[in-house]
Amino acid sequence: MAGGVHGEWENGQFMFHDELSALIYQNPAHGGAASPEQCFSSPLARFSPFGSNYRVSGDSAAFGVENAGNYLYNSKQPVVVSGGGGGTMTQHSNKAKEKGAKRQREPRYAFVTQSEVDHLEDGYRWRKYGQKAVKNSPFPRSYYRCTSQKCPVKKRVERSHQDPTVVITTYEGKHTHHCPTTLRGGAHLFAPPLAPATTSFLAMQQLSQLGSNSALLQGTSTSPSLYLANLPPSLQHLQCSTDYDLLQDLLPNSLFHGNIQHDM
DNA sequence: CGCCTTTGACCGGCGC
DNA sequence: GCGCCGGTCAAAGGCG
Repeated sequence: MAGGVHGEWENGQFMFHDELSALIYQNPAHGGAASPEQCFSSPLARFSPFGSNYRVSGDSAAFGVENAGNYLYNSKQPVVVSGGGGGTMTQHSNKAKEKGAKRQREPRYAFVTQSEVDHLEDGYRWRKYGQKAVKNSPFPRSYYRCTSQKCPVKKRVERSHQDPTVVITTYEGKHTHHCPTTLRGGAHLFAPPLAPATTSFLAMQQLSQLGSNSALLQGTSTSPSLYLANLPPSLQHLQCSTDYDLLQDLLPNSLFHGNIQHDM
């Protein structure tokens, strides 16, 4: 399916043109079982939440969702950065003022996308503010900030050294504005009307509606889980959860209550 | 001229 | 304390 995203936005939801699967994994520290390396090594999703200004190089594009304070992808293994502390804290230019007070990390969402292009269009405008070499990886990691005034959202983009065709985009924070209407290169065709994290969740809803061949959204009201039915047998043990409260916060109530299937 | 990327320096956290 | 590492800053330069 080389060529791009197979689907389009309709009434605030991403409508898929073809069968898809996705992997939403959970921080092992919170009981999840999946590792990013496993994600990369399997033919997972046929969906990308990003814009159309890139090419999908292979048969699939994969995405994942990272719930509050979860993975940093490192070259050797996923590193837990625990949303409330214990990991590397974001620095601030106001150093003196920040001294002694650990900053809380914003929730992060990691999208794993198979793409030849590192920086995927997502409808928002970003300014690159740094690039670092990643230990044990030939690919650098790029740091971007949303260019909208007072918008705190940042994202990191890096390529998996395990699978160089895979781009890992990690979003941090929530946009305080709507998706800009004027986009570079007219890449807004599939641009999500909401935050990327929300986009991913809309995709999850789509997944949940595709029946047993793709994914089932299950779980309790406080801990829904996504089970994958069309993963390779080696990966079918993966049970993935999402941060329900966070998603509820991100989504309009109508969407959140109207489209999610609760089997339990 | 404004916006963006590049890139080396710098800082704080953390492990040893 | 020291070195490593992730993350950020900011000056310089490129580009439309």
